[in-house]
Amino acid sequence: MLQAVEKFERTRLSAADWEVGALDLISSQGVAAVAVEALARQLGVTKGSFYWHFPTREALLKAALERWEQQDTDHVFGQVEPITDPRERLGELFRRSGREARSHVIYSALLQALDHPLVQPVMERVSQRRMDFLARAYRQVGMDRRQALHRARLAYAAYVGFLQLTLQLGMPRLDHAEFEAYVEHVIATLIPA
Amino acid sequence: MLQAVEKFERTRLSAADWEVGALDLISSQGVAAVAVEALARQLGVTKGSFYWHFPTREALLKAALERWEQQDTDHVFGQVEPITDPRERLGELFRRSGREARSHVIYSALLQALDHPLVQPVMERVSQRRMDFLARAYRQVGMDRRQALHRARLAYAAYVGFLQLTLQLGMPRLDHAEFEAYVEHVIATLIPA
DNA sequence: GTGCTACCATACGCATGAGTATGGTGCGAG
DNA sequence: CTCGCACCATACTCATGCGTATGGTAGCAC
Repeated sequence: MLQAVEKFERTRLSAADWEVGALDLISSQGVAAVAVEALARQLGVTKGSFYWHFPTREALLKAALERWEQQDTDHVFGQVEPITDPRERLGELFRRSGREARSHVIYSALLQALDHPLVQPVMERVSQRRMDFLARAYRQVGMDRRQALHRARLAYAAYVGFLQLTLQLGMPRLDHAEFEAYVEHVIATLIPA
Repeated sequence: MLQAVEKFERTRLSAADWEVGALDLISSQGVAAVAVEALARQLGVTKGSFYWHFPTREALLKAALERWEQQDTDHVFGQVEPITDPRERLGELFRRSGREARSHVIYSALLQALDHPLVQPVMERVSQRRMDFLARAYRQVGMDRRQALHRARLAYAAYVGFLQLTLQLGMPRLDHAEFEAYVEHVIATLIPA
């Protein structure tokens, strides 16, 4: 009972609190919205606090991105990794990618900030890992090396574009049923029989 | 010989000059880089000039976006529209979309600025038009309405994601030959036989 | 209980970029 | 030829947001 930390019963803050706060801001308003005064207000303190924990805003971004990359590396793909059949594994991956789109909102927000020098390398690593995962699965399905790489590239591009079109653009606002049908169409098209 | 306007023999400017200058900046450094003082420097004048032609920065953005939307509406898709066979039309469209990626650099830059209230509606219209074009072609190939819409969505998402991964992210830097092979793979996968 | 230190507030400086005020100049109409 | 307007320069104001300087308080060590 040292820590009965409910939402607003703030005690002293730690660097980690600022990092998750930054990630919250990123997912809700994008990387550009991570301003130290705004973030301080949201945490119930002032900037005087911030500059004790971090030397600069860039340092906060760096730490927040490292935290996200860490917890993301095994989250999405770790869930479906135990599935042995590669076709079933890919299908479940595709279905999950849409089902809880909330989980991908940070990735989408970071896609919008690829011009930022701190964001770019992180996204490069994460995207590469994900595409490697796809390529391995496609190889297990029976594709040769080149085919698997191309299909992984295509599938991942479709994923990235889908996030862009739905989360960032308002796009067609397809309802639940139509969305399910779309995912099944994607599965039928991008996963060989 | 009234107009021997070489690159740097500047005479007086018109609003159109500012608009194309803004589009240049967008394609090279993104929407956020459209600052009036920077743009004025690039045009060889000062901001005093700008505020004669436009009441505000937003007005310039609005005009530049309208100009782009106008000249884009029939540029990309108008080229391949005369092709009668729908399969061939789609294939040529896909091939062109990668061949001169320079043409799509503005679209990609605008994708990075979907949070901007002026950019969002423009991109919504342009993207919708393009997806409609795809859906019509897929219908002519023999797909039913739902299938065609889903496939159009998928193909366009792949296009958007591809732009994001190559132009914004540094992604795999595939050389010319490998890129051609990728496009052919996409054609084989997304265009039914 | 006293003092040190971790955490935070207050009040600055300073750079950037939008927008304003005002005065100057070249060019076409008359 | 001259005059007015279209176009532009100069010199400000003002808001935002990063970073700094410095002083205050709460809680644990001893």
